[in-house]
Amino acid sequence: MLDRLKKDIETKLFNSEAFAGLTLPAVEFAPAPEHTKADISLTWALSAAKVLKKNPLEIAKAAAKIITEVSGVVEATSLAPGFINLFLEDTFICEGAQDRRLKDRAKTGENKERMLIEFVSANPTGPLHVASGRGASLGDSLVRIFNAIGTPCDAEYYVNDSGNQAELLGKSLRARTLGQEPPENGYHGDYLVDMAAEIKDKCEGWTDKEFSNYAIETMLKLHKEDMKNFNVEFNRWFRESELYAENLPQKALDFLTANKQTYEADGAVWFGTSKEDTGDDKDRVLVRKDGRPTYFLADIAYHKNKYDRAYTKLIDILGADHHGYVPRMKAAVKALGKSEDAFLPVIHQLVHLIEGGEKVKMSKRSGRFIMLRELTEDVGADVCRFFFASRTPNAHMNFDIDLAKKKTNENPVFYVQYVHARISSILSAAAAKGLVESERLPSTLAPQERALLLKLIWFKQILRTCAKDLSPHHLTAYLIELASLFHSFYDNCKVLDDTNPALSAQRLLLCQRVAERIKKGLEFVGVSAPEKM
RNA sequence: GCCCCCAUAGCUCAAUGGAUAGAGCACCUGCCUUCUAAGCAGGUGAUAUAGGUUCGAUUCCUGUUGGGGGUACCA
Repeated sequence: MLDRLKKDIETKLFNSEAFAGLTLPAVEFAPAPEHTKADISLTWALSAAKVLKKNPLEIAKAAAKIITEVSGVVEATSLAPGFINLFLEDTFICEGAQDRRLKDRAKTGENKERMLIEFVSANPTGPLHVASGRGASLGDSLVRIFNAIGTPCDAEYYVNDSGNQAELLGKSLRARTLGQEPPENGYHGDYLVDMAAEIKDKCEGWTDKEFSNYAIETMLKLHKEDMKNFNVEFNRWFRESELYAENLPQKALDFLTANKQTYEADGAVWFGTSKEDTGDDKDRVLVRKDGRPTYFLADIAYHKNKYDRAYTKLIDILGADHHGYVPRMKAAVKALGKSEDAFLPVIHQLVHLIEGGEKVKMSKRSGRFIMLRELTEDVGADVCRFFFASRTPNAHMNFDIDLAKKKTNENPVFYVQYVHARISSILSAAAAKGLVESERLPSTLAPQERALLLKLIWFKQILRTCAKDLSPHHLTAYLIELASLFHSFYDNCKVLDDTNPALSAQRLLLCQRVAERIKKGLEFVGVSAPEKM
């Protein structure tokens, strides 16, 4: 709906006598600030002024006059230094609120983009911890949002089931079954003690490999459960061992070598990542002195495989502790012949857990950390998901465990969910009275109704912003604002009024529209929309 | 040392380079005979610091201070 208005305005503006034939910036909408009392704000005149080298206020004045003629607009006003404010017709707002399509038209049809987001990808050497929750929240929300707005997008989890750490895990588990401490660099967490107890009777004569396999499969099963409980879905759990089964690391190496991207030194095979102008500070080893491939080579093979599976754009969601990995992967993608925008790494900063006013250190090796499962069980998946989604990825996040455990209703997620519960309650009350919703929204809008409906119109735009910024935090902010407007409406406007069945039916429709958006929005964040609270 | 991220209200978070910096929680004052008070109305309260660019800076650039992370032939 806003798209249509934008287009109408551009058409009228760019064909007008004042602006025809000029190269002009595109029109962008923003919600108008409170004090202006307007609905939509444009800074178009300010940016046009730069291009045209003219007085912005003069441009705004001329443009406002033209925009006032656009259908749906009651009036456009200009304001120093060059703002244009739009006042919309109530009918336009109602029509907009009724338009529930989310798919970006520009992206349907001939658009062939296929996106793959890889996230979490934690080693199956221990339980998932809280930091994985942040990546999971971020990745899952983005997948849902991209699909909703018309960009096909899949979710994938990379399982490192090969290599040193897998071996070490097997050795650690064997040691535990013998009542011994794990090897020096092994895994000391209690979970292996528990696992050892479970297999005590059947593990006699197992090889290290069998111990390793058992431990990995068991951990992987737990990871899958954790993700399910966290409302996170993956299209595929891709195993590193699948790469080796098809000899893909070797093939990737051959590909790079054929393109003269590799060299030998000190008995190892190297990739010149630092020469690629990607910011890497040194070259990286692909094949060790002893002939074994590195993790990096396998990962190059994995990314090549993703492209070979016809994905056009890859998003990797990584924790800040892996940010140093990005330059070399960018270099690799370039060496694979892909453009820069075919690989988008998203780094999310670490989650700091605070308990008793102190930071809780997390360490996978020591086994002293807070598990995602623990947190989910304590505060609920809804609260966790909403909390993680609310923060922009590249900022640190503090998670106060005491607060989360004791006073969970301090979390804004309840404020949003409550809207859905309230509306559900109204809907069932209406059903009990035999009242059916109207086909149209109220013709004359109370201020609270108007503000609420106007907010609904922005929904699609918010999703696009999330997609552009690769973060769902705009959405949670929006949902809180929408919730606030509904609660205000609820207090001022009685929905079910026996003396006015027509208005009741219209407001019933309004409630349905709000509930739909709240539910949809929460769904993108991976949060439930309860009917009762 | 070098590289990356961050600093906004008492707390947790917002703000495509725009207008008088918004919310939730906490605190203070009112509001349940009425569709759920997990709510509403009102109040208190913030851009670490010094410069620069700009018509306009919380936002971009530089310095300073403070915090987090990274710097493997580990994954």
